[in-house]
Amino acid sequence: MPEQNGVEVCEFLCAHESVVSEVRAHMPDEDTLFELAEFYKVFGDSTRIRILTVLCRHEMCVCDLAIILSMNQSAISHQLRILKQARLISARREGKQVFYSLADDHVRHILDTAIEHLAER
Amino acid sequence: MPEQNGVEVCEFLCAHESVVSEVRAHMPDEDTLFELAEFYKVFGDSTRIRILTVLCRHEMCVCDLAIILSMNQSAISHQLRILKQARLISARREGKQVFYSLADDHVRHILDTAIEHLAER
DNA sequence: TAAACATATGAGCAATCATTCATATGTAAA
DNA sequence: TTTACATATGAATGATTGCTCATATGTTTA
Repeated sequence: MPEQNGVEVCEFLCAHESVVSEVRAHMPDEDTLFELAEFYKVFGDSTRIRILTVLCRHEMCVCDLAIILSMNQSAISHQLRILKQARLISARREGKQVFYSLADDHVRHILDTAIEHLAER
Repeated sequence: MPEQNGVEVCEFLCAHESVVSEVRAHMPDEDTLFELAEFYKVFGDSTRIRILTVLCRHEMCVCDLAIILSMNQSAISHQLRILKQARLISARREGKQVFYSLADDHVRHILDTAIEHLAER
């Protein structure tokens, strides 16, 4: 590109103006796309994926999750907080323990969709 | 937890052994879960999400993408490489320009699923 | 009420990553 | 075969993030 600072130069040289303006007109708003990325970011960590996979099968207390994933309790708790803030899981206290489970079946579906996609490659 | 280094202590105190072993027996292998997380990681960035959203609508050369997203060419190229390595997009050269497009409709479906989920909250 | 247990959380650190800058590669026109 | 254009890429950098450690909070039992 002739100039790095500023896209104007390129705009007049190679832009396909009709396509650009057509696409621009139909772009979802920035906030939606940002949220979407944030949403995926939560799935983009193998510890969290493993937690979700476990919870797909059974509700689970923090301690059991730590055992199953061979990680310490603190690390698990931190990740559970992120998953909970993203409303992917919910918590239920029973005495000293807190049991976590999937927030809804939608999460299961989202995971299944991706697994399917990977399998097809 | 009485001890942070080593999960053994907790295992004998609070583990729900039958659930733990049942879940352990059905866990997908580590590699699959790692791949799954890596796959989501690609979607977990708003620049890449914006690129995919544009390509959902129309194939596009690098320069036009830079204009639409108001980013410089280099940044776009770097992200395109990541999307291509993840096989989410494919490239087609036409003279000096390279046109990128969605690799397949599965990508569209994956994005739609997440958008739906976010809308339902 | 004190002690033990289960979980949550703040601070610090190491690793990862998105962007920028400079420059290389590939293609077409002069 | 220069020159200009379009894209790709390596290195550097600032920001983000996952984990650890220490400790706080919440709950039950003695």
